[in-house]
Amino acid sequence: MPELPEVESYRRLAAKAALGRAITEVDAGDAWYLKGGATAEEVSEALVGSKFVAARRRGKLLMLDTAGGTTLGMRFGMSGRLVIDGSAGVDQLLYSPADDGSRRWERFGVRFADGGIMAMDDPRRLGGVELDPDESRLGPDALTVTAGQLEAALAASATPLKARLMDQARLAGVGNLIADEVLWRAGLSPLRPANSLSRNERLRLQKHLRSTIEGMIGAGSHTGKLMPAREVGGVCPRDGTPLTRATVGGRTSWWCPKHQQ
DNA sequence: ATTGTGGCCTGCCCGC
DNA sequence: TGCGGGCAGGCCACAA
Repeated sequence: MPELPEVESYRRLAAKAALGRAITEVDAGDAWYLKGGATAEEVSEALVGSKFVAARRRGKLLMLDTAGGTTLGMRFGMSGRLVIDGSAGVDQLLYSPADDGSRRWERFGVRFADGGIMAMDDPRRLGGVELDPDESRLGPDALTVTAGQLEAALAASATPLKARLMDQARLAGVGNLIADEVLWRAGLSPLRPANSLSRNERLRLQKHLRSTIEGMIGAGSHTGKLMPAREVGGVCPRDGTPLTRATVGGRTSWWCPKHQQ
């Protein structure tokens, strides 16, 4: 998915354009896209005749609360977008086909009484929707995590720091690109044991988490300073050192072997 | 329980 | 021009 910044853009779009509108129809024809055992009938029953009253986000999970009490949970996988009345929450997603204006990647949709539509586009179909998602499975949101919460998330585990940061149950919202960017800015190796950080290093990490994600909201997760160098032959934008590429936490990772210790 | 791995699904890009 | 391989911002089931 899009990472946290994109989902925050979707949340803002939904808050502005989806709340208070009477829902008349649900298009959940793609059964694969329904998660948590929900059926198209159950989703229709929960939404039709109701309306959304709040748009919330925790990590990369978008939640739309209905007047009836049921919450619609939306996950965007790696290529999902939210579109309301033809207006997308973000312009373009990396690693996703360009928007050609067609609706062939529409996996889920809600029609409003005024004729408008809220839809999820997801070419790769790795996202999904579910009813009443279990928020307790997610750690504190990466944008607003406190120093104490970050300490708890990293404590008592020698697993690589990057893997821990991307563990949604410990800290919600950090994906592969943001993890690399934040560690690069904080000067920390992704391989560092999570529980080996000093207090100062943790505070540095927390500061960069917030500032990096804040700066990416509206701009996109692909706008980091490290991003252009994440390629074969790429060098550190800070000191010119050839970047190291390796799999950490199951994901392709790039970092500067010189200033990230 | 925690941690790492494979796989899911689809489309694009590169090299032959 | 066609084709195979590799890759992709995520997540879940599974095994050790």
